Amino acid sequence: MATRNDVARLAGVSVAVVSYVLNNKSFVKEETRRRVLAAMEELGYTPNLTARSLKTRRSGQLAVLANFIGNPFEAGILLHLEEAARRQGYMINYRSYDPDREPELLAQLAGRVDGVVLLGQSLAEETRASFRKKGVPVVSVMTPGKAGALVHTVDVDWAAAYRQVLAELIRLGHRHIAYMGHGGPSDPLYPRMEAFAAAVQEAEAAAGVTLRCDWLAAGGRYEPAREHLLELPEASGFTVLVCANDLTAIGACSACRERGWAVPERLSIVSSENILMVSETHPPIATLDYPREKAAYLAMELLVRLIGASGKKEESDEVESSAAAVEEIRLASSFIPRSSLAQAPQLS
Amino acid sequence: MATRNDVARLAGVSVAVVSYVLNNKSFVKEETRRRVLAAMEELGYTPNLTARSLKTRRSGQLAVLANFIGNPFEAGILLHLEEAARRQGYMINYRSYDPDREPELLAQLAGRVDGVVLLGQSLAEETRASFRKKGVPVVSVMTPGKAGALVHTVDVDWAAAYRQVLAELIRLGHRHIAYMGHGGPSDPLYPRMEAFAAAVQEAEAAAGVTLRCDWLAAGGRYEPAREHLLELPEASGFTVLVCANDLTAIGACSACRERGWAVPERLSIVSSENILMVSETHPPIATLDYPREKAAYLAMELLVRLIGASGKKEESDEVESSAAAVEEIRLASSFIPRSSLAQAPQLS
DNA sequence: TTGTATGCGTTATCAC
DNA sequence: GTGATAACGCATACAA
Repeated sequence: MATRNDVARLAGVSVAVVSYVLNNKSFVKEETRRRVLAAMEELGYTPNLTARSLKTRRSGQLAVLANFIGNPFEAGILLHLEEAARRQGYMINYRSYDPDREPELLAQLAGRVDGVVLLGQSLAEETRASFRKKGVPVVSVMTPGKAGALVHTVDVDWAAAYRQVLAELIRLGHRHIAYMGHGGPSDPLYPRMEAFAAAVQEAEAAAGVTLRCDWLAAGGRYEPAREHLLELPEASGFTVLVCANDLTAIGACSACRERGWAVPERLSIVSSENILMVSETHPPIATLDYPREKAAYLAMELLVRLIGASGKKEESDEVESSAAAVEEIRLASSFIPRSSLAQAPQLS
Repeated sequence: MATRNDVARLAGVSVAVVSYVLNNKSFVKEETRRRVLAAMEELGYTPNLTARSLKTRRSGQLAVLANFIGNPFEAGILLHLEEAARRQGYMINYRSYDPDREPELLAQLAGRVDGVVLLGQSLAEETRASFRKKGVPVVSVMTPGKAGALVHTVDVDWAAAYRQVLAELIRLGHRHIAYMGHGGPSDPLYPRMEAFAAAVQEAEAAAGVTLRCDWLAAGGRYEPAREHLLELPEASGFTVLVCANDLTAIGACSACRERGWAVPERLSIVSSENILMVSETHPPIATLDYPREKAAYLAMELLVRLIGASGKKEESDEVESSAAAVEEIRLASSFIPRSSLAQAPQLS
């Protein structure tokens, strides 16, 4: 609980000098510096960061608003976000985000965080505007769902990724595909589904085939996916199931076991993230690989850059200037074949 | 960026009144209150929490020092810790903890967090003392490893839990057991191993049998566990492998597949946490169930209580008074049988 | 019921 | 080189 005053008194200098020493000002006499450092040591002094924040208007803290950290995919990104933030000198304020409590959000973050990372979340336009007004930049890892405000985004280039997948599926003779993903337009998995739909069109044109697609709703978690597949009529004719995320795929895999649908003999399964888990299921699940570390680092780099910029101009333009265009960083994703994906069965 | 001054001016009152309204003081005249609220609304005012913290010496923030959030087990606890914290009005400052950077820790957390949760981590005695001196309580979820300082702890009663497991193993005819866990005395898995060793003694006495135990080092992650098992001589005679955590068990399971050791026909596997993943492997892994939500809530409750208490006395006794005894909350864990555990094979 | 004044621990701008 | 001193935005004892 020693304060800068105590240090100053003990060292026999003024408070200002203590600050100078702390901030490594070069003009302090060497002997004075030593006295001050000794005093700090003796008192176990550590500067109060709250007070510093108040004065400097920089907290060195960032908020991460996550969707569901129970999903190892998100946890992995959080892990790397924290690493990246730490290297840049920031601390992470982790919160699971609940749209119903979004109004509280601003109040709880106000003057406390220098920037915000959305992790699979959408922000209401109103909230986004408030952050903007307060000069708090927002970056999203994963494209926000339909209802969300437009913010800077880092995500996989899903259209390109799914083109790879579709080429492979077509090569293996699959013509009737099911895609299982989002639980609604505001779901962070919604954009993946849209990208898949677009990729289907392109793939048909490119390969000169016609594909049939069933769209199954799930919501990105294990249990809903499993139940959805259990309730499906036996006769659904798709030969491959593409899942928007890995938890969904694992749930689907489990349902197949319960129904006695052999994977991949009767039904192939393909997923989209590559968490550790999907290589340990039976059978291991073929999947796209989401470059989580890269995404996290790029997002953090962008955010820090924006924070620096927002500090510079400070109220330069109140309008949504065209210069403040929304950045979209798209990452490549590679496809990892595993035994859950095989030749399409010959259906009678 | 509106401040309390702006609100006061606009509402035609003094700054104090704005504070009164903000803090719901009942003595403010109803009409005045309305005027103030209207002014706040109009200006989009939100109180600066940094300034408030400086004044009240309460940040409303807690640090969570995690070991490895990539492990869904820890991520799950973090999830519930955040929920619990939020309900109590606290925010979570998540950091992955690196012993090498422990000296920085204090400086980075000083005057910034009201309490600390260790998630599978050990704190050096020196650091713990500093936190104590600053009145920042520390609670650990999971017992810290051997090298760690003694802090308040919430964890499963491992001895009791493993007694259940051992009774079951003995019933199934297993007499030669391998336990795979920690990567050293400071590993958060070390106490589990110790508890297992103690439970073995008790189980032998209770059942009137003699058990042989092999102790394998792994370190709690997937890959080391897998590699360790791959390097084991073929002739290791244990019939069941008990793993200190689930990632280890999954790695072991993978290694068994590679070596062609049938689970459970040739080797049974039992684990200790029950993350989603272990029910989806092939075969599903029998495991103890770690009550993560309960542990998180109890830890948070304890921490908040300690924060309240530390606010009360404030420098009451500088000595390590006997009243400040270290609390140890022990939770029951139930055993979940799955097909990775079966009768011991008859070895020739 | 409301206003004035002080201080929380910093940083930063001046003088000296 | 160093020392006063004014903010930063808020809470609160005390006065009115």
